[in-house]
Amino acid sequence: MTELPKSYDPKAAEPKWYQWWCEKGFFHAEPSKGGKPYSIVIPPPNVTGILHMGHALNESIQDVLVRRRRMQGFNTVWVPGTDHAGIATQNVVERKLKKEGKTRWDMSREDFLKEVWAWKEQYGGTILNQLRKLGNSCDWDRTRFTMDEGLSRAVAEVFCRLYDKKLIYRGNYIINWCPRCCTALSDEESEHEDEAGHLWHIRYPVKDGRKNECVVVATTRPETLLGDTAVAVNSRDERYAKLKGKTLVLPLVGREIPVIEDDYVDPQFGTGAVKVTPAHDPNDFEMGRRHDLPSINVMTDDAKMNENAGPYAGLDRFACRDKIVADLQAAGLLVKVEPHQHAVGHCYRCHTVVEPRLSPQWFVRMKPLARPAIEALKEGRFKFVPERWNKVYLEWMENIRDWCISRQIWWGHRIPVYTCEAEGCGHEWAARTAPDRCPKCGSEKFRQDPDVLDTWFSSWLWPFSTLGWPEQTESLKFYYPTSDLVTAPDIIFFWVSRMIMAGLEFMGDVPFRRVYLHGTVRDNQGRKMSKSLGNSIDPLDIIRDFSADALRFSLIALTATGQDVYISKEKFELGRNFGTKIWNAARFLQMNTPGEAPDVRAPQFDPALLTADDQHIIARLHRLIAACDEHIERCRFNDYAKAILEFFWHEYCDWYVEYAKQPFYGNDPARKAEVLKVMHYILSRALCLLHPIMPFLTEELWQDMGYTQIAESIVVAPWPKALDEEELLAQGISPEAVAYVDAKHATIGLARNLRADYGLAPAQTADFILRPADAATAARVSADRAAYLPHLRAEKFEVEMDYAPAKAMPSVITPLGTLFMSLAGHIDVEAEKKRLSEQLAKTSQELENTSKRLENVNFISRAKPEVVEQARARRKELQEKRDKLATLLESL
RNA sequence: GGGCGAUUAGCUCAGUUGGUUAGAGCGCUUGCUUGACAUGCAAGAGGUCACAGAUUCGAGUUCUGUAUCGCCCACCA
Repeated sequence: MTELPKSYDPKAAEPKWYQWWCEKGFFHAEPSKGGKPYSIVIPPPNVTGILHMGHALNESIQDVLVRRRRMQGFNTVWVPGTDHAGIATQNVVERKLKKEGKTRWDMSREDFLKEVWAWKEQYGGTILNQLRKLGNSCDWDRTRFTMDEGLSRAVAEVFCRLYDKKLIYRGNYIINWCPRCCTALSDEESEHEDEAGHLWHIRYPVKDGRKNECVVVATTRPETLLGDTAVAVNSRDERYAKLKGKTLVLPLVGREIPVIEDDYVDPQFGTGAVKVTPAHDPNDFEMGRRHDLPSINVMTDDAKMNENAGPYAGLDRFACRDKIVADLQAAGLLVKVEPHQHAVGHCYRCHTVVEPRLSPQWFVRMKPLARPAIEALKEGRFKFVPERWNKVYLEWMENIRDWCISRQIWWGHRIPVYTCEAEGCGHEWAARTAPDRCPKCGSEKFRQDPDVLDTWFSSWLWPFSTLGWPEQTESLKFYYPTSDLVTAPDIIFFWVSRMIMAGLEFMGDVPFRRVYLHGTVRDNQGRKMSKSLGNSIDPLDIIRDFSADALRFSLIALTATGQDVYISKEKFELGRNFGTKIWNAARFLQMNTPGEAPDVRAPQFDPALLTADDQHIIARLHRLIAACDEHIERCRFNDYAKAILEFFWHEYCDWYVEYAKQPFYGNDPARKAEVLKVMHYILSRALCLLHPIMPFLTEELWQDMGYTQIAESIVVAPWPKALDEEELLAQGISPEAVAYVDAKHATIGLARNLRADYGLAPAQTADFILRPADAATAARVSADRAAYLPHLRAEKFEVEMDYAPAKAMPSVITPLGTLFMSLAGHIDVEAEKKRLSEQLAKTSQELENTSKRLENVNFISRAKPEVVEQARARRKELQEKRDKLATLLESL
């Protein structure tokens, strides 16, 4: 056993143990080692990411699950990696280029990609190194990246399979377009926010109509008027019956457009007449198809007005909006402007207002993929924790829309579709590897689609692509489906749902058996932690100022299942203080252990030497083990953390360690040896239970305390097994003894209350006499008398079956019987009598005054109610004080 | 517009199938350099469990409604 320094130094211990664990290969898993598999794939952080509290919580939970399973002997793997984060990463590199005065358009696609790869090589590992600081037991040998060779092969394979099954198609549809990133986005990538906008009412004159004959339409985006190709009304709307078949003249433009009838139009909203812009609105697009209308795109890629906008060409969309409104006003065509709340889509990467826009893109047909994913949940093939996410998942799945997967950026997996450019061929095909000729005509003249795939198109394959798919590797066979997925609910649509669909489609089974969705980490005002708000707490700062263990423990202890967690820096004191407590408890034990630690592998206790207190703490340990198992199984990680704290601090330290001081400082070597055996047993097992949350501190103590006799490292130590009552009894641990100690602790607590009630200073000794409830208790307590003395701060503690006090004595009824307190023999009785008498007289006088005041009708009626209330409280207080003083005086 | 979550001590939150006296941490009050630990020990104050009904012998817990806050989803221009 190593002598422990006065305080623990996490800064030295954490890197040391982490490096050692990695060198020893404890985190590396191979199917060939056999056993039952337990697997988790990490939600891959973006390569652009830096560690934040959300990661810290997410990773800590996964590490708890993984470390416990490993200790339980499962063949455990935790696959780490990063996501190439298409748009996000491209943006980062483009910003870097901008600082150098360049844009990607100044260079070739190849050169730009070289820049991105160079950036990735330099910074892409940052987040993974930060994860190591948390103590995560990932199998780093298996680290993957969504753009590495194997995963790219998986992407191409999946694309081709879906393409060949006609589940991927290209089409011209309205998509969400980010004019800043210059790319299409999926519906999920467009974040809707309510904004205060306007509803402009615009007059559309009727062609060849009477003077001023017109239709008034309402719109929130007047600039799209330039692309209008009709005005629609509801066929049942009487007001517009006479407009049937008429033609309108588009304001400012002069183009002639028809009036159409479509039941999509709600007569109740706006004016009941809708301008139809098929190229810039999804509903209008649908109407356009129904009525065979032309689509006129009036904007460029970066949301400026294009040549179709006539005189407005070149203007930014919002500048154009202003100008159109002004021009309409000048022409007398603007009827009115109403304020209007409506949801506006924003790019999830750069927050620019998304423009709905007609554009040729690639899509995945989702309905056929969703059906099995719905069934899988209903059949219980996987489950969500907490269960309430079932509904969210099903709602989305049942209303799923096709997934726009093409992005007009360069960083990502390029769409593996080729088009033959040979004269008269034009064949289009998808290929897993770069082709050298057209499979139809043999021409070598062909081109690849310029777009890349949505970054989530590689993420949705993560649980099997990281295990080697499309190769049928041993790892894939052994570890798939994975056991648990731990993530935050904000990517349930982006990622979780799609992984389930992909798993079922390509592997024929769900990707994981259970999804635990934890809460969001917020600041103490309930705001999401974000860089821009400046309210984030950097986990690395917490690790520096406290420790990784303190960070992990605090986060887990404070997060109830699936609830959001509110964090401020002080909260991490919880974990730090607990760590210190554990350190000191171990140090105390080490200081009192002569030589090496006793055999803790499978200690056999001597029933003859085992006291009730020994039995009690061992029984409690086993209750704790059972509780830990139950809490972890049910994802109640906060209860798990708090159960250990409660046991270790308040049962082991507050009671058992205090109790152990008697044998330690006494002179019964057999007793001392037995207590040491118990304490090392308890500590070694408690460290195991705590290890998944506080890996570093527990390893440090495991080594220093010499528990390596059990296992080389606590990482691979066996997880304790809870013994039931019968098994405990076989070890000499009886429920009666345990119940007795509970009663003893309650009794000591009540005795302390008694001391405090009568104002005894801690240094003030007193005698206690117990009149036990029955003979059995009498025998038990008599044998144990000495153990009570330090807790009671007493010199004498007597047990008397028929104790009848000669005079009134302070007493309390306890689970063991009635407990009397006596000061006789501990104080100068005469002096104390005098002092108490004086105090009693003073108190009685004040009580009398207060009582009189309260009997005074004037006082009651005229004083403020709170003053009267105060007086009543004071009277009660004085009555109690007087009674106590009287009892104490009488007892002397 | 639809859905979900929250509302319990000064603050932040637990409270697992309904069951004596509703818990914890922090903060606060009082007292302690008690031979591991002041990052500690002992004692204490503090709650009409958001509101209104209903079910029940019994409700913080179940049901209905209301209010406030937060989140998610949504193609009414």
